[in-house]
Amino acid sequence: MTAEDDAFPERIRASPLWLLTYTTGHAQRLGWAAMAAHGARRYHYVLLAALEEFGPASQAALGRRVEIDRSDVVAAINELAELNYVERTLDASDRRRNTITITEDGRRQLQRLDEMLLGLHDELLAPLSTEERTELVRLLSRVLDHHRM
Amino acid sequence: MTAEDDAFPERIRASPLWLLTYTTGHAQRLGWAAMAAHGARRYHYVLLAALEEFGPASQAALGRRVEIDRSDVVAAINELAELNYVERTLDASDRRRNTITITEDGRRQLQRLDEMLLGLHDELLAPLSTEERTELVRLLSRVLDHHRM
DNA sequence: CAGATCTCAGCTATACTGAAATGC
DNA sequence: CGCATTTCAGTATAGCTGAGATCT
Repeated sequence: MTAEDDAFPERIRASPLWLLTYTTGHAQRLGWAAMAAHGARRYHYVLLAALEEFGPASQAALGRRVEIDRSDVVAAINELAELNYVERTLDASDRRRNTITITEDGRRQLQRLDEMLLGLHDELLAPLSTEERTELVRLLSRVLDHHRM
Repeated sequence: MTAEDDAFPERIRASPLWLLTYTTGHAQRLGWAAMAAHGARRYHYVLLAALEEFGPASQAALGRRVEIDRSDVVAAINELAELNYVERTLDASDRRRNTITITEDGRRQLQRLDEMLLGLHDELLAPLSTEERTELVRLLSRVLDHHRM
C-alpha cells in the first residue's frame, strides 16, 4: 500500500461523465444529509420551489416540471400534505386532477431550506472563486438545457 | 397547461447542488445505457481503469481507490471474473487478500469502453466549445479534489 | 490482542414500469 | 373511442451496514 493508494485513474480524472458522477455523489451526500436535518426528503425542495414560483398545479404538471415520475409525485405529495406543507384539493374543472397548493407552513419550510442551501453551496464550492462558481453554474445550465429539449 | 409547463424553478436553475443533480442524472442515463450496450455494468469501467493504470491490487485497495464499498467490489469482481476480464488469485504474502489482475480480454473491453466514452462525451457536451469543455473538467476536478481529502 | 480482508445477508431510497379506475 | 390523471403494486439498482470467518 503506497501513499497514492487512493489516487483516481487518469481516465476518470479526464472524463466529464465520471467527474460529474463522483462530484455529484459527494455533493448529494452533503445535500441529502442537510435536507434530512431539516426533516425534508429528496423531492420536497424542488416540489415546494415549483409550487411557490409557478403557483398551484396538478400532480402531473408538477412531475413534468421537475422531472419526477408520476408515481413518485404521489408519494412525495402524500408526505408534504401530511406535514401541512401543501394542500390537495379536487380540480372542479377537470375532475381527474388534484390541485396542489403550497401552504404558509410550506413557504416557511422552503425558506429554511433556501438558507440551508446558501451555506451548503459555500461548502460545496469552497475551492472556487466567485467568478468560477458563476462559470460552473453557467456551463452546467447550458449542458442541462441541451438535454432537456 | 401553458407553453412553459416544464420550465425549471429559478431556485433550481441557480443551485449548484441541483444543477449537478439534474445534469448528472441526464448524463448517467446516457452513460449507463451506452455501458449496457457493451455488456458493462456501472462499476466495471472504473475498476478496469484502476487495474490497467495501477496494476494488480487487492479488492480493498480497489474499493478505496474508486470509492466503491467493499461489499459492492465483491459483486463487481465476481461479474468481471465471470466475463474473463479479470483474474482473482490468492496473495501468497498476505493470505487474507485476493490479488485482482486485468486480463487481455479486460484490456480490450476497456478500450471499447474508452472509444464509446469519446462519442458519449461529445454528445453530452455538445453545446460547449472545446475551451468550455476543458474549463468544466477543470472546475469539477477542483471541487472533487477538495471533497476527497 | 487489535485490526485488516473477504464474503454474505439484508436494508433503504431512487427511479422506473404496468395496470387499474376514473374522467375528458 | 383514444388519451390524460391519479393511484397502487411491484421491480431493479445503488449505496450502505452488520456480522462472521480468516489472517496479520
